[in-house]
Amino acid sequence: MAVTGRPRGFDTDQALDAAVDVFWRRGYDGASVSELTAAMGIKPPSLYATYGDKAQLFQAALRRYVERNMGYVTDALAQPTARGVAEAFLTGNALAVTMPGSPAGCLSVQAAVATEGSTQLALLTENRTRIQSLFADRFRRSVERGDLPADEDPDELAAFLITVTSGFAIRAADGAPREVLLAMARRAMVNFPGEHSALSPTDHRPTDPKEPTHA
Amino acid sequence: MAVTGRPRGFDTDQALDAAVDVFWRRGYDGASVSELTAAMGIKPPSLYATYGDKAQLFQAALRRYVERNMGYVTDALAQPTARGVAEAFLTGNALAVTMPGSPAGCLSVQAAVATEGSTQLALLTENRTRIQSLFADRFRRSVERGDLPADEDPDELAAFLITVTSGFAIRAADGAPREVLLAMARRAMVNFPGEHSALSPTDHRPTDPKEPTHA
DNA sequence: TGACTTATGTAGTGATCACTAAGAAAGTAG
DNA sequence: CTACTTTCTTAGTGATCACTACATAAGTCA
Repeated sequence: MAVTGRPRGFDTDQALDAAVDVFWRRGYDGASVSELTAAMGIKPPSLYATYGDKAQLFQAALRRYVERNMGYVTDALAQPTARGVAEAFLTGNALAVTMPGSPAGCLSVQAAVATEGSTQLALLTENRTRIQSLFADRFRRSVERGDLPADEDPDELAAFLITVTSGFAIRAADGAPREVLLAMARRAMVNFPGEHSALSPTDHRPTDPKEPTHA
Repeated sequence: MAVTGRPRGFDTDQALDAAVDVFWRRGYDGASVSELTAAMGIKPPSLYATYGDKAQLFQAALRRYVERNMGYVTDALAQPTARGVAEAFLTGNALAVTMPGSPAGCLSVQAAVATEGSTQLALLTENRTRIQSLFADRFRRSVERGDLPADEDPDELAAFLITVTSGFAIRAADGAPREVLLAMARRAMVNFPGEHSALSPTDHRPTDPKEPTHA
């Protein structure tokens, strides 16, 4: 890019990783520029010259976080059956929000809380909504292929998954251990339509075939 | 108590309600003292003389919030069956976090802004943990009475409920409508052990925000 | 070499943060 | 009335916020 001028004295990707970590632990408002620059190993002018401002740095950090820490979403969407999709998503999320060496919880949830009226809140809500629609589309295809019963609502199933994983993020930040979240992932899967896999240890109880409460 | 001196020029409970609203919408760190005093209709010295400091005001606001907006917890715990407890809790929470006239979501979740290492974060985590243990104890009694299968883990069931409602809070703050959360409450109940009740799926409880619900 | 370009460190900017000193205001008690 | 107590308003405190002006450092190119 710049063929001339003083070369940059730090690695932009490495610094962005440090910013991700700070935003992850502290949220958007909680992460001060001085804390960010300290973690990134640079001074404020370098931050602003490279990334724009705090909001743009956060957006870059969020993109990088999605790339590096939410790969389980793509993996889940690629599963062959709707149940497999849901199972992989819940399990992958439970693992991701309790990953040793990373802050507990999810950057997207941690940073969103308590910033009403902020542009960043809209960004994060949009991120969750986008992921939810990816799952809804995936489940719609499953209905078309007969992989899901026709009376199941793909949007409701997707909303259920996003809601459960949002709860995982909160509970992980509260300190819930990984095995507790995994147990809840299994429990949440009990009522998910489709063939139950042989791995589910909560299948010792007969599950009612159909949702009995519907208007 | 003060029989002498200049009388206080504002209503402390009314001002506290205004503080609850600000903390609910903005979180702990996001709520500035100037925004709080503006909403409460008082000046900073009155705030500090009456409530101590911002942290103590928040704690008082949290207590008041629990009293006035989490009565559904007490109501749920009083239900005769374990399933009824879970059903009332999920439904009550779904209604509470989407109450017209109140901020969407839950103060306890919204305020837990990623202030890692903050005393307020510990307070809120503790609040959730305490509620979870109330449900766990309730389910333990159900197991003893045969109301729940003996192979069900009361702690896991309680954790499941808290996780789902934590997700409700996030999704409500994202703008999820009430009926979507109620649908997910019904779905989450499908895998809850016990006899399925003839629950009417649309519980038309009045949406009066002034309902006094403390035990 | 010296002109040019870009990045860097120093040292701030005004705004806002939580919080408070000081004294006037408003009540009761004698 | 004067004393006393408490709350009020005014006007700040130092600290930190996101952000930047400015000069210098460090590279390329003639």
